[in-house]
Amino acid sequence: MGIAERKERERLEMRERIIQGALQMFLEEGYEKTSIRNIAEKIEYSPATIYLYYKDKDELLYEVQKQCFDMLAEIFQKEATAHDPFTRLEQICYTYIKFGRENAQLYDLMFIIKAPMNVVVEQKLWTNGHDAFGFLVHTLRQCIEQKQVRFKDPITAALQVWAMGHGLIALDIRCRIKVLEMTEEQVQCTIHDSIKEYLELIKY
Amino acid sequence: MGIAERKERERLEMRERIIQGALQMFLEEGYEKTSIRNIAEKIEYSPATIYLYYKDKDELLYEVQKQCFDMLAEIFQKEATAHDPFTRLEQICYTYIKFGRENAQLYDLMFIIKAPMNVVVEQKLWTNGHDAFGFLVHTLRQCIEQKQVRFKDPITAALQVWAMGHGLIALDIRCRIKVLEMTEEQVQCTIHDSIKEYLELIKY
DNA sequence: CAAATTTACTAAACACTGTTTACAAACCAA
DNA sequence: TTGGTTTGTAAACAGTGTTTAGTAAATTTG
Repeated sequence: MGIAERKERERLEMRERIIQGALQMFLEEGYEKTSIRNIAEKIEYSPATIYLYYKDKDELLYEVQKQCFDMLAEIFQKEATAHDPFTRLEQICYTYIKFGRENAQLYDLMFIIKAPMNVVVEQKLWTNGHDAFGFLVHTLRQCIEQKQVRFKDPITAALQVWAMGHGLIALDIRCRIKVLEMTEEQVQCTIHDSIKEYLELIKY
Repeated sequence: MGIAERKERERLEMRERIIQGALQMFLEEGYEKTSIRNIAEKIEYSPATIYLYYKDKDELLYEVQKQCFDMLAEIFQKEATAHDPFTRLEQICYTYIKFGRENAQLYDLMFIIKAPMNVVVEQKLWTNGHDAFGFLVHTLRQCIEQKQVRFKDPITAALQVWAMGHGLIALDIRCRIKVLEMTEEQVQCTIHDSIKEYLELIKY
């Protein structure tokens, strides 16, 4: 009875098609213009069809977010390869900043907008960001073991490093950095310097 | 001819009434449920009337944001009074974190959502955040002069401190901190520890 | 004071949004 | 082939920001 398998396969293909349409909309127009109707039009189906495959928009965005985190994990794996833990930490930070600035729309979905987190309630936990954060924690644990950083607890350390990176990117993406009254290049430079200075600060 | 003056006064009163209605909606329901229609209903006017006093929603939100920044500045003035610059820096940080966690909806409008920044384009600069940021820069300049912190440039320093604080609050408000798999109290504690540890880090 | 004009306001519409419902067509099993 | 399930959609509902046309009150003018 191969029909059930084929149907299941077709179902997954459709889910994938919807995700890719949504991802494309996000990349091209940003999250504000990514409506169910736009996604439906992009994949040449009616809006109602999307609701046969996803409970609501939040659930769809959650899956798109998962896709984005897979991309980030892949980039980390490619860019943060140093054997020395602290060097790897530096690679992680700069890669993160670069990813955020080059993929502002995706960064929005991953770390700023509330929507995809609505599916994560009560007991259910957020697994999308797990791998990337785990990689950071692991690297910081090695840094601590080898006494390369002024931290004691790898989790607290990871949160602090992450918050610093996210803070800089988020303030930039959401234009609050305009308070500095700088040109685009100056801002980019200042953000880079801030991370660099911070890494110097935590180094033993 | 006092009529013109009275009309101008009435106009300002109406603008104020709209802002207060919007602010109330923000405080009670958050920005997602703050629609022009809701604000209009709250102040007992038709939605169209709001457009006689504000060009669009972004312009209104910008004014509400200004009000929020005035509130923050007032709180800073009340809470960060220490004569010693570094102590004052600590007060600023803890006050900022406290404000963010206690007024998540306002924090959203001030630092996270894009809308109010749309009115700030090209030449026009963002004055809402000027005072609060200036206060931080001023404090850090004094810290640097008295060699209390491991920073050279007060602007870069201010950006870094701000980014750290904002990063922690933003990740919390937008639920990304769920990756830590902690209880609400643990999160609150970890955020506080992170700031504390960071302040230790930058102290000479 | 009465007429003309300007001002202040709103009902209704437009073009969107996420989502649901009722229905049609395709597919599969008997 | 009949009957039932699956798959997809048009249309509607309730909401959004915003604009337009029109009304009623306030003000100025003759």
